[in-house]
Amino acid sequence: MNQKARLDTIIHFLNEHQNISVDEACKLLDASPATVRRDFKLLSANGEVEKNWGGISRKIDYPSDMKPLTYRSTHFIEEKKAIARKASDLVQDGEVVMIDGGTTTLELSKILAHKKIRIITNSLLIVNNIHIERNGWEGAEVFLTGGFLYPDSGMLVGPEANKNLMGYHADWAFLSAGGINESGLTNSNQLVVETERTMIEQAEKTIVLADYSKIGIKSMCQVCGFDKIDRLVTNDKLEDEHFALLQANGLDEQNIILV
Amino acid sequence: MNQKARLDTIIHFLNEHQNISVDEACKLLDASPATVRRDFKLLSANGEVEKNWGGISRKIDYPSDMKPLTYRSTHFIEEKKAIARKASDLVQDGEVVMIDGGTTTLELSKILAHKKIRIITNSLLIVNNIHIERNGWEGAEVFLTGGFLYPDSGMLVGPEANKNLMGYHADWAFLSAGGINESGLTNSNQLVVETERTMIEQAEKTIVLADYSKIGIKSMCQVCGFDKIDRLVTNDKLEDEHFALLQANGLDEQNIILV
DNA sequence: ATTATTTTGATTAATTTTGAACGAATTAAA
DNA sequence: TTTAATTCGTTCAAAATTAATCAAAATAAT
Repeated sequence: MNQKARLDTIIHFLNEHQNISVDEACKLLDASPATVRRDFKLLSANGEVEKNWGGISRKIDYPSDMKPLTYRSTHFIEEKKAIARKASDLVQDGEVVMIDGGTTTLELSKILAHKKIRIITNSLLIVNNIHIERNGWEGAEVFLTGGFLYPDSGMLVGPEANKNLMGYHADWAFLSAGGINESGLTNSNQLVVETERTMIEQAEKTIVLADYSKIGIKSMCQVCGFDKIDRLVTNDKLEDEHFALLQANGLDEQNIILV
Repeated sequence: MNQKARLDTIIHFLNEHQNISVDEACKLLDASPATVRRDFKLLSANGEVEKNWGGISRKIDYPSDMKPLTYRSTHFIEEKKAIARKASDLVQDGEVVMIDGGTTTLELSKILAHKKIRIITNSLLIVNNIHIERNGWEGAEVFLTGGFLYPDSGMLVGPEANKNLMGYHADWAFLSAGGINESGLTNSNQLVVETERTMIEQAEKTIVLADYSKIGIKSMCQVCGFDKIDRLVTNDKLEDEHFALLQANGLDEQNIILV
C-alpha cells in the first residue's frame, strides 16, 4: 500500500469513527509506527485532521457551508450508530420505510441499505450513502422524492416533495429530531418540517431517533406532539429529569427504546 | 492487450476504486512495470489522473460519501468540456433548463451551476456536481425529479419521474446521445428514454450534445426523430460521411454547432 | 517477404520511502 | 516530586520506486 492509498484509508476510517490511534492505524495500514506518524503529520499539516497525543481525530465542526453534502456533526458518532442499529431491528424484509434527513437517520440508512426493503427519502445525502453501501441491484430499492434542492442541507423540499411523499404509503417513518421537549418533536427548518409531517401522515408507525443531547431542546418549528410518536430510540445516558418529561407525555418503557 | 485497451481498463478501474498501484496494474493488465509506468505517465500528462509514488489516483477526491455518484473519469473529456461550454452560451439568466444524464451534460451542468437560472434534472450525478460547483445559495436553483433510483446510472426514472417532469415547463432541454443515426436520436436504457421524451415535450427547444464518436451509432431505444432536434452541438472532427447523414435529415449549418 | 517504426520488457543507477533504533519529550503512576 | 511507561521525532541503513537505456518483440509500411 502506497502513501496515497494509506492517507485515503485513514480519511475513510475517520469518516466512520471519531479518531484513530497510531496502533490502530498500524494494523489497518499494515505499516510501522514511524510511517503512520509521518502520515499523521502530513494530514494534520494539511489541516485535514487534528493531531493529539497517541493519534489523530476528526476536526470538529466543519464549516457546514463549505462541505455541503458531507457529514455535519462529528459528535456522538458511536452513539448515533448504536441508536441506528437498534432502530434497524424493527424493519423486516419486504417493508416500506420513509427516512428523514439527519446524521442519525443517515447511519440508519447505511444499515437498511442491505435489507430487501423499499426506502423512500427526500435526503440526497442518504441516497448517496445507500448507493455506496449496497452493491448495484442488491439490497434496498430506493425512491427519492422530487422537489427543490435546499442548498445547505441537501434535502428536497417544497410542494413537489410533499406531493411525491403523499403518493407513497409506508410501514415506518424514521424521523430525526432537532429537539424534543414538552410540546413534542421540533426541528429547525420550516420546509423540512413540512415533509416530516407528510411522512408521519403516510406511515403506519413513526419512530424518532434522537441521542440524549436532543432531549429538552426546543427548535424553531413544531413537527408534531407526542401523540404521533410511536417509538423513541435514544441513549440510556438519559437524565432522570428528561426521562420524567417523556413519561409525563405518555412515553413509557414500552415506547422508549434505550441502547 | 494494446495500449488503448490498457488505458480504458485503468480508467474503468479508477471509476470503481480511488487509486491503483503499479503492482495492481501489472496484474490487472498482465503487463510489465515499465509498461504500466508509461501508461500512468500518459494518463497523468493528459491530466486525467493524479500521479503519486507507487501508483496513480483519481484526480478529484471528493468526500468519500459522494464518490460513486460523483465524477467518473472518461475519455474525450476535453472535447466534452468544449461542447458543454459552447452549449452553455445558449442559456440566458432567468431561463429554465432541463438536463438529461450523461458525461457531456454533466460538464454542461457544472458550467450552468453558476448562472442565475433554474435547472430541472433527473440525474443524481448532475445534482451532486452542481452542489459541489456552486456556493450555497449562489448560482442556479435546482429541482430534482422524484422516482425510482436506477442503480447503475444514478438516474431517477419510472412513472413518478415522468409525472414530475410534466409538472414543469422549460426553455431548453439538453439531451445526451447514446447514438445518432439515420433514424434520429437513440439511447440504451428504456426507462431513461421515457424521461428524455418527456423533456422534449416540456421544453421549447431541444439541444443534443454528442461528441463525434456518437454519430453513426445506433443504440437500442429510439428517443426521437430529427424533427424534434433543434440544435446539435458536436466536434468539428466530424467525418464527411456523417456530416452528410445529418444534412440529409434536415440539420444544416444553422442547426449544427461545431466546436 | 523485407524493412522501418513502434512498443514492450529487462537492466541499471539514482531517488524516494520505509522500518528499526535511540534519545528527547510527554503523560501517567507512585 | 520522583519514577516508570508511552509516545514522539530524527537518523540511518535497507527496501522499494522511478526514469533512462537498450535489445527483443510486435506492428505497420513498403
